[in-house]
Amino acid sequence: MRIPIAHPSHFNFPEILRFLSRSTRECLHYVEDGHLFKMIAVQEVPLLMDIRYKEGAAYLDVDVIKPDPVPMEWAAPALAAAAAPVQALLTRWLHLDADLRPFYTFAATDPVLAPLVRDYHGLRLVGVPDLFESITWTVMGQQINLAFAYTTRKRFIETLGYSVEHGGRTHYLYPKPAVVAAAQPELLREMQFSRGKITYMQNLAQQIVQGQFSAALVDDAPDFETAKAALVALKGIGNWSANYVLMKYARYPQSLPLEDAGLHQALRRYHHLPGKPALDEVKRLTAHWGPHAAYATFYCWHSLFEV
DNA sequence: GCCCAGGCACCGA
DNA sequence: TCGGTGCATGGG
Repeated sequence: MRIPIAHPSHFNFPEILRFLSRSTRECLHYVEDGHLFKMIAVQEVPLLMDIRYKEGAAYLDVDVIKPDPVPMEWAAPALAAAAAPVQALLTRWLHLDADLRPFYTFAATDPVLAPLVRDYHGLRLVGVPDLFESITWTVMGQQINLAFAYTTRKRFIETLGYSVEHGGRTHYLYPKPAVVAAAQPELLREMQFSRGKITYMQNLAQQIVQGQFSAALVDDAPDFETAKAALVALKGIGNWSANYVLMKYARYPQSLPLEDAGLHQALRRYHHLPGKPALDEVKRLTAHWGPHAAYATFYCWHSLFEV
């Protein structure tokens, strides 16, 4: 399959792979020799994507593999029907339909962002295409260091997710709401989630199972504020988490996770502040980002992985 | 040992 | 409305 990329001159696959390699505890995708592997579910059928990119091309090359031990005559129809969903998911995950020119024009005039867009030119804002995954991930990441957050996330996925062995690796699908809702809280506690986080995650899972919360509340929201209100109404979701989800899942360009420790660290470094900036100072330093806030934040985060 | 982590809800004034 | 506090635990 070939998945089209908008504005390929502003597409940097190696930099995207570098971003995707940021944690050794990642298990929802793997990067190896320029290949990106990720398992997805298309109408309940697990499919493994093998994604490559040839420098200069206007498309990604994707092989879709049926990793289960299923006879080929059964697998073929599933693969044939997968083309459109695979394209939609990859486009959404890697922001293949993005036009970075407005952001780059803006960033060129900003002393903080200008060096970042020069160094990471073509880096797309890698998203989280699943709402349940993006919300639970923000809960997991609250108030603890990122390495520990990834450790708990890995336990969560390995214990409650669906897995398939293929090519010497174990590929996982993120746990479904019904499985999380039905899990014993003690099991989640063993993964070292705090009791509060367990409550938040299971409440969300249960609300999704019972139909009280659904992606439609975010997807069909008429504007940013409405979508944000639907998220903040959930226990455990505050301004930071809502903005993270609006940035990585819903892809609102103005999303700005103001309370983010990584953002504070970047602002401190690039504005040469003596200490961690106060919230009103963060507001002041980012106010002009406007509709570029999501990309500006993402490039700031990416720059912290340099070192 | 101490302080900070990709925060948030809850509490009392 | 607002500041203080507990959460859980790893890493610097």
